[in-house]
Amino acid sequence: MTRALTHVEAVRSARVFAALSDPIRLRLYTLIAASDDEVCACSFVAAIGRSQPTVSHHLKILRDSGLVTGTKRGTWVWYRANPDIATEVTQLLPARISA
Amino acid sequence: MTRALTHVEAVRSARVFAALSDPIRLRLYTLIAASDDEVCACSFVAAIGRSQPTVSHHLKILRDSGLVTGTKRGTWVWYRANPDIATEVTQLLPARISA
DNA sequence: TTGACATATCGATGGATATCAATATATACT
DNA sequence: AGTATATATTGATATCCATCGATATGTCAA
Repeated sequence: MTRALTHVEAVRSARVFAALSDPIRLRLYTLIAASDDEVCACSFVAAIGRSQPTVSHHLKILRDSGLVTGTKRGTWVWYRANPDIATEVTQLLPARISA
Repeated sequence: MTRALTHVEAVRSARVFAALSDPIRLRLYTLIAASDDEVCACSFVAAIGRSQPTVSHHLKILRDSGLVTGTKRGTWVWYRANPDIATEVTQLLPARISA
């Protein structure tokens, strides 16, 4: 059930939608979320086709939104999706037709 | 089930998330979607607290994304949410925990 | 036709953002 | 120490975007 949001609520949730509002970030996010496991950041530049600083910039925005977390282990950073944040904003939208 | 998107898919879906990425638009959208019926645009300026051109600008972005439709009847325009578009992008995100 | 009102469009402006080259930082290996 | 690799940060630039005043368009009523 969708309900109208206060401005404070809207500012918070809009940040999550903003993280998903760029095609590069949406590809990064779905790439990470499609795996139930961790994904190595080292694969993203080749997979996405943008420079390393650009990919790093987008990953930071995804991290700041809470949609993903990154864990550094040795040289590499491993990314994992946080479904709670996605669920949070999904519930603001009209419910999908029940399967 | 989330899956990685192609760039073309990502560009299309990112546009919908971009429509939801501004607090004013998110409030407008949830205001419209919270009603199962039509909502008169004439109420938005007072409800949202932005100038009439600004509200009109945001409504255009919501219309262009497909999230809402507007129907002019006489002097007023009546808005209605289109849940299909919301469902479409919701399904790109990790599934919410089943109730 | 004139006036009042609802909505859209135009034009300008300040601020945010996507991008990359260059550089910094951190880790691993020899 | 020295080299190589992964990731982050900095700095610069071009583009996009939110906002509002002014104006246009369309509708209704008198």
